[in-house]
Amino acid sequence: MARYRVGLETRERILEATRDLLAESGIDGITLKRITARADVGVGSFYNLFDSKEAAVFEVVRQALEAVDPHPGSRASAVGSGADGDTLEELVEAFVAFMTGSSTIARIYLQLAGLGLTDPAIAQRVLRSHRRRVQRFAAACRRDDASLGDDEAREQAETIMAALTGLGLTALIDPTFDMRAHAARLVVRPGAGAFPPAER
Amino acid sequence: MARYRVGLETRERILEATRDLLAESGIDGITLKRITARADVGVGSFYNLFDSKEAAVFEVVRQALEAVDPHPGSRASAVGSGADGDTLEELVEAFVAFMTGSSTIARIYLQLAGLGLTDPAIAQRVLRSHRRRVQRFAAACRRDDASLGDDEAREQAETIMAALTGLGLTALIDPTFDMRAHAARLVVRPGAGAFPPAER
DNA sequence: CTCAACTTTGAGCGTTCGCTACATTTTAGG
DNA sequence: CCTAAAATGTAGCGAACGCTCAAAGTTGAG
Repeated sequence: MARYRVGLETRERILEATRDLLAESGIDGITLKRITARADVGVGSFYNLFDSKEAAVFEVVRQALEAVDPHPGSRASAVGSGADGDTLEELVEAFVAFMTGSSTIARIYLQLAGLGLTDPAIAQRVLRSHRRRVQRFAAACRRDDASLGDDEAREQAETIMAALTGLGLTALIDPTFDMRAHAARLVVRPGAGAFPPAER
Repeated sequence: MARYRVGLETRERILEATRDLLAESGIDGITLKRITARADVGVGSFYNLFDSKEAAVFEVVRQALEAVDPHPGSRASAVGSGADGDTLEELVEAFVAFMTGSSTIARIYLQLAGLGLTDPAIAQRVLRSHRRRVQRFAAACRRDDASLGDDEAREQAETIMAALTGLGLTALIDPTFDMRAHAARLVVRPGAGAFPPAER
């Protein structure tokens, strides 16, 4: 679609504007007018580069999902350095860093999860990304504790991932929430006592 | 506003329609036309009973938040039987039941949390409700383990609440996710080993 | 430089949104 | 009954939405 240099630059400006607006105002607060205004681009230019508003949003979302959980072989990775030998601790730290660091993409990712509650198509996309991450966590679990079975490791990883997502959501809503500390409390050494429950 | 019997009934029908649509299509998928169509009511009737579309949505949301975390003294309660002597285990079970049982209100609640990512006003409302629940959980933590300090108990409660929210979100997006089992893994006896980490 | 391909622009189309005005019908206390 | 208040349905308003299009400007290989 875009073949000249200026066209590609404009395309990037539009994607950046879309990404910022998505993080700021959410997916329903985004309009063509706001996108083109922020990108300083005419409506016609937009439609010269994207088939529809949806297409631009979709591309941003795709990049956001990619950032959370890059496909094997991909270059940069926000969550997990890419190597497949990470420990559980490192994976958790990477996830925490992603959530508390690049809050723009993290916000988009969590909004997507929320939209999955009502849109099955989005739910499927989010789930796919989620499960890839669970697999990586499960592998780390097994590596940390060789006595773990495949199923046990996956279940543990699922619990951790879901819980971490909740921690991230809380952290982005409540600025005073120390996600790193809470994440640490989530994954503890055996015998140290995870949660209180007392003797009953 | 509504004073006759029929008027009150119509009001209830509208609220029910709004609640269902909110759970099904999300807050941006909701339109006046859809509400009035599903409630089988004319637009005029709607505006005779509500000041605006927002007002109806707000009322539904208010009821949803009330259901998750009723004010002290309130009647029915979806999360926690109302008594203030619940154990942590009971509170967790109540939360799980709320999330996996009445998924309509649970969906609305989680959507709200997602909207809090972009709307500070919504974030404040959600946070208020969230913190009330944390207090209740913290009290239960102290009850379970008397050696816990106030701050420790609150921090533990915060971790549990945030994690449980994530579990609920995952459960509503992924029907195969067994929230009850994962919640049980989240809150374990000390020494049993919460999560793998192995000896490192 | 030439010129075809690419890019940009903004008026404006059709649609849908939330909402209003108003005429009509239904309700229920006297 | 009667009648004022309440409830209802409809036509349509202004605004905002996503998007199209024809005309004008810009780019860069030959």
